[in-house]
Amino acid sequence: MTEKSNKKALIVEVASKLFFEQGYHVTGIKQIIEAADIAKGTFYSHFKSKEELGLEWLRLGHDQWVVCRNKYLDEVGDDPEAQLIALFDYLAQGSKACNYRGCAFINTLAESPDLGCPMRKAIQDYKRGFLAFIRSLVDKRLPNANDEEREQRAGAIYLLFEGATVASQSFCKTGPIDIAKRQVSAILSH
Amino acid sequence: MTEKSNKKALIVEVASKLFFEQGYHVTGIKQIIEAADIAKGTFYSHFKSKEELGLEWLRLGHDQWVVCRNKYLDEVGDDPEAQLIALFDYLAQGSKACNYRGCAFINTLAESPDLGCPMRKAIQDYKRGFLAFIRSLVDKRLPNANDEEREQRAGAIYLLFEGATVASQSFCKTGPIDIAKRQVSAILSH
Amino acid sequence: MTEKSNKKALIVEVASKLFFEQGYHVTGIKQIIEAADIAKGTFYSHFKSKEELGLEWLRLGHDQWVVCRNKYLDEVGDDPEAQLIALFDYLAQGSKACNYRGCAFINTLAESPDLGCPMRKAIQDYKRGFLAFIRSLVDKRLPNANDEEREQRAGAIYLLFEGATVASQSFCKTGPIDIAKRQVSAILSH
Amino acid sequence: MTEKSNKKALIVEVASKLFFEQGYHVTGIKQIIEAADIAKGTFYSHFKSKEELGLEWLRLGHDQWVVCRNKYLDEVGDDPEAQLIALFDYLAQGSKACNYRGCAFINTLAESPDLGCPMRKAIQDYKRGFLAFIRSLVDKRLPNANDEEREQRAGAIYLLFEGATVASQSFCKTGPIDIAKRQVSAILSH
DNA sequence: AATGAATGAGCCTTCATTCAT
DNA sequence: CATGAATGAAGGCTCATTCAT
Repeated sequence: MTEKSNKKALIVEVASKLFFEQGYHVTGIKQIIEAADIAKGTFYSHFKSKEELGLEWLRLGHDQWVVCRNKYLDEVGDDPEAQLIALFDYLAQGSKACNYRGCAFINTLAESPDLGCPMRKAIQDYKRGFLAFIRSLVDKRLPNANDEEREQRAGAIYLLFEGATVASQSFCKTGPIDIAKRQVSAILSH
Repeated sequence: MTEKSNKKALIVEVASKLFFEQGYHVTGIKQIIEAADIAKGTFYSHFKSKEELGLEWLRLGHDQWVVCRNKYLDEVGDDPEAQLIALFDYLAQGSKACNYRGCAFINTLAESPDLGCPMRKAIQDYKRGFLAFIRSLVDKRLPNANDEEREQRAGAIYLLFEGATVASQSFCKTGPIDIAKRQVSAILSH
Repeated sequence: MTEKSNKKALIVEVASKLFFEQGYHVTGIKQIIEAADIAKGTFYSHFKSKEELGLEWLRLGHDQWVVCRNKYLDEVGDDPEAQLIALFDYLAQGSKACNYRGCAFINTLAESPDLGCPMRKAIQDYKRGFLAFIRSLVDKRLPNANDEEREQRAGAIYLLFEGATVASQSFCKTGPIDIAKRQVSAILSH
Repeated sequence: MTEKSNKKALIVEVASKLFFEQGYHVTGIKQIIEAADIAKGTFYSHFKSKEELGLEWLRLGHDQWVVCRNKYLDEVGDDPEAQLIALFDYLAQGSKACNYRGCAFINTLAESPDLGCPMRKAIQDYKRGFLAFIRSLVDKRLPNANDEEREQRAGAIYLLFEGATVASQSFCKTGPIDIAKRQVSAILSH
């Protein structure tokens, strides 16, 4: 929808909003095409199934989230501790913006009971990547700690992030994020 | 539920399994009545809608979870710290048993975008109650700490619990629960 | 639709007409339910799939055909040769009545390339039964002929019947049936 | 079809295989263009509709069948009786090769209920031509028989051919063709 | 209570065809 | 000639719910 009448991008854009706000299964193709104002056949000329769109949504959503997150973290400078803290500010900001719908990945996981389905595998990958990112910051912050120590702290920070995401969604408040943030500070300073 | 042919209880029992294993929206009334071997009309003579059954599932599921949890915690004695730790052992045990489908409340939250819908409100209540329960144990463990301190620690433990639940579901492993457990120890010890 | 508002029978009745006149695949569920003036869900509460209806159509169509055929043949008396000839009169009569759409089984076979699909297997059974019926009449007509002879003649008559059916459909004429009839006479009298 | 990149011939070739193996209606344009590895627009620049392709398939299929058949019959020499018999050997050979899908014309007839549709008319023409071909051989074989006799015998042989085609398709066996062949011998010998 | 037929909007997907490039 | 995006009706089927029995 930017310049060259890219309907595929429009579909992803529209669907991403609906998938996130309503959930993947609840959002039907009909609603998507009506919101995008296209014909049903147009949809299927761009995506061979709803699942393919779902995967694109997750992939693009992940990539965009990473880009925006990194830009946000870059603004606080090079300090890994500050960046880890800023991660939660970033979460708080997003939490309010997206009407407390939490994390698209966790939500979609909840809707995907099949252990081997592609969307679930994608989500696992993204989550693993995020944990690795936190670990890399922890490594920088605690260069003298041993491996076990680093894994424990990175893991704890990761869990606080996930917990804060879910809790802010549950209660429609950013309070849990503040608590997580303070706890991260404590974890990093002994 | 025992002998007087309580079909309502049977429906809830059957539906609870399916809702949890597959998700609320994905599970249809037809599947439920077939699994319970009853007629469609029978279902609607006991529940005026699928949502009413959903609420009953959440309510009963919560009550049973609380009962089982308390029984589990009682076995470790009176020590509040031990009980808080045991909370995570209880989670780990359930995690394995339920094929890593995580928390029914969080999962259902993901499927309930309407902020004011009854199921969502019920979930909020249950989560608030669980947080209060953790807070009560923290209060017992840290009788000399001030209110702010207690809220922070209880909140952090709650977030670790939620995070561990979600993460064990994401990765189909209990590793995250171990990390959370160690972190709770740290939080209560210094 | 006879007395006790039997919608299932109505569906079969309406669908049988459409399947036969148009073909199985070309006839959609939508057209069937509109012709029967019922809701889509009503259809699927009686048949779990279109194929199930298709099988019912074939089964019922076969049974009715056998009944009507036997009644027709009984009218010519006990003579097996007369009955074999009458078979072709019966075909001629039906051919005109059904607007030269030929044999529902052959037509459906043409639309069912999957060797193992249930409709195809049903068709094979019905055809085998018809061949056996012809064989039984030939046996009665030629009690002194050996097995090989009987098989050859019954087989030839069967092929003439199938050929006449297809040819009358192809040319929209009953002429081929007359030719077949004459040939059957020759076959039975040496 | 040889070197000048004749896509039209490619389309017909690919579609012929699919139409015959699967049926005309079941085979979609999408499948055809994917099998031919061309774009949708390319297809419609060569054929103004699916029906036009269908007609081309029938026409070309018929012409090729006639050519191959004549070549096959020429190998048995000039004797008309031998050629009529060989017709059934040719059928048997094709029956095995084409996985018992019978006659493309008969199959397509079953899918074409509209009495006046072009494909149906084409099929009638081809069938008429085949009957005439058989008649010409019968004329050669029985030069002294009267017109009525010749028509009856040619007609019977034609019906046996059609019947054998359909029956071999029904039962996935070539047995019926053998029976037809023997009957043709009898028809021509007395 | 219990039954299951009936409803019709909705599910995801494919259809043959058109048209701007 | 060739491309493939766009169309919208139709494909078979499931949904939660109602209602007469």
